[in-house]
Amino acid sequence: MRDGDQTLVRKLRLFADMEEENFADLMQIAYLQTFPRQVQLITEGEAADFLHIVVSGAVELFARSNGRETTMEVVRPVATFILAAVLKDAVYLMSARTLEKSSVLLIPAENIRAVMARDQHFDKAIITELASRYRAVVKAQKDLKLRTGVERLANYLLRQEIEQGGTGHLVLPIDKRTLAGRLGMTPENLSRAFGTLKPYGVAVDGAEIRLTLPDDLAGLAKPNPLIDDPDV
Amino acid sequence: MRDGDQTLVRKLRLFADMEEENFADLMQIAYLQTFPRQVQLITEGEAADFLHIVVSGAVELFARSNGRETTMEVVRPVATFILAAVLKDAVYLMSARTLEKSSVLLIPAENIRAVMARDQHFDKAIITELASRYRAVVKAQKDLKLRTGVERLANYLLRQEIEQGGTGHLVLPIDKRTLAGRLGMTPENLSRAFGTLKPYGVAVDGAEIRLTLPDDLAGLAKPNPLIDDPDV
DNA sequence: GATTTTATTTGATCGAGATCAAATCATTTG
DNA sequence: CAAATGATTTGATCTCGATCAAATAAAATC
Repeated sequence: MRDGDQTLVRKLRLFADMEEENFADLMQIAYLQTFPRQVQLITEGEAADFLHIVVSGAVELFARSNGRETTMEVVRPVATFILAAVLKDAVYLMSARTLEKSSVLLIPAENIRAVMARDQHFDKAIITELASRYRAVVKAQKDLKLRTGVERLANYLLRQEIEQGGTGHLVLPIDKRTLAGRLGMTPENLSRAFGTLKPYGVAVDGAEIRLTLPDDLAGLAKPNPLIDDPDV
Repeated sequence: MRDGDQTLVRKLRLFADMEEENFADLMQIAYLQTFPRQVQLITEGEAADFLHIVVSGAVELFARSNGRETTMEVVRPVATFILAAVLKDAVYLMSARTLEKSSVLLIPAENIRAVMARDQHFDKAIITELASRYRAVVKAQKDLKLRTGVERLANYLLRQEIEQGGTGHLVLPIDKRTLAGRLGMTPENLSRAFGTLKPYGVAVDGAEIRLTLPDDLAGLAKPNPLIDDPDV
C-alpha cells in the first residue's frame, strides 16, 4: 500500500486515535487489493472474516431476499464497511460489490478484535463510529418511510449540491441505475422523477445536473436536518 | 426502584459486565419514573439528556417529517433506547411515547459518559449493544425494502409465534394501529392484510391469533434468518 | 347500563410506483 | 468506424398501498 493511502486510512475517525504501534500492526497484516468494477466482494450470510476499507473507487452494499434485490448503501473512500458484523463475529447482513475499479484494504477480523482488547482509544473510536453508522441507517429509514420517491430524489440532489461546493451544479457520483436502487425506486421511475423535477429547476444532462431554482426545489423537498444533515 | 427491577436492569447485556461500583453509582443517580399511556417522553431534535431504559410497559419510537409520521420501533422491557444519541452527545433522531402505562429508568447522559471513561467492560458492552442495534435496523430496512406489506405481516406473525412458545397461538403485543405503523402500512391495509392471510391459516380474534397452517404461511412469508432471526 | 370515545373493519376510489415492452442514446469492442 | 452491448428514457398497463367515507365493534367513562 502506498504511504499516501496509509495516511488516509490513519485519518479515519476509527483509527485516528489508535496507538501508533497498534496501527502499525494492523497495517502490517492488512492487505490492499484492487478489483475491477462489478466484482462481488462479500456475500450476505457468510462469516465476517475481514473488515473492509474502501481506499479508492466505490462499493455498493446490497441485499437480496426472495427474488428481489435492493441497494442498501453506497460506500465511498475512505470509509469502512461491515464493521458491526466483524465486531459481533457474525455473518454479513449485506453483500458488497464494486461499482467501479476500486482498491479495498482488508484487515482480518481477528486482528481487529485483538487490538480492541488492548487499545482503549480504539474502543472509543469504535463506539463513535458505530453510533454514527446507526444514526445514518435510522436517517435512511426515515427518508424511506416519510418521503415519496420524488422527494427523496430532490433531497438527494440538494445534499449532493452542498457536498460538491454549493455552486448550483453537481455531477451524479453513481450511475442512474444504482442511484435508483439507493433511493428505493426503479430506474424507470427515477427517470420520471427527474422529469417531475424539471419545473423545479432541475436540468439533467447525463450525469451533470444543474439546479437553477434551488428555492423552488427546496420548497418541494422540504429538507430536514434530522434526515439530511450527515453531521447531526 | 424495587430491587427486582434493579436486578433486571443489571442483567441487560449493557450492564451485565460493568464493575459493581460503577453500576451502583449509576443506579444511585438514576431515577425511575412511571408514566400513563400515550405520554411523549422525548422529542426528536432535542438534546439527548438521558439514557432511557424501559422497565415495564412499552414505548414506541416514532419520527415525523412534513406532515407525516411513522413508527420506527417498539421497545419492550427490559431494554434501552436512544443509546446512540447519548453516546454522541447529539440530538434525538426519534421521538418516544408510552404505548401503555410504563416505568422508565432515566440515567443522565453525562453519567453514562463518565462511566464509559473509566470502565472498559462498559465500553465493550456498549460496542456489542450498538452493533446489535445497528444490525437490527439494517434488518428492518431489508424487511421494508424487500417485502410487501402482506409478507411483512406474515413474517411478523411467524416471529411472534416462535417468541411466544411455538404453540400455533399468539397474542398481538401491541394494538393494531401501532402494529400497522411498525409494519409500514396503514391500519386499513393491515386489516386487509389479515384478510389476505386467512386462506393461509391465520385466524384472528381481536388480539388473539391462531396459525392453523403454519407451513402454508411460511410458504408465503419465505422467512429469511438474515432478516427475521434476532440472534443473527 | 347507557353514552361517549376510540379502535377496527369494510367499501370505493385514487395515486405512487412497479412492470412489461420498446425506442433511443452511449459506450465498448472488434 | 460499424456492430454490439449496455444504459436510459418513454409509453402503456397493472398492482400495491393510501386515502376518504362510513359502518361496526370494543373500551372507557359517567
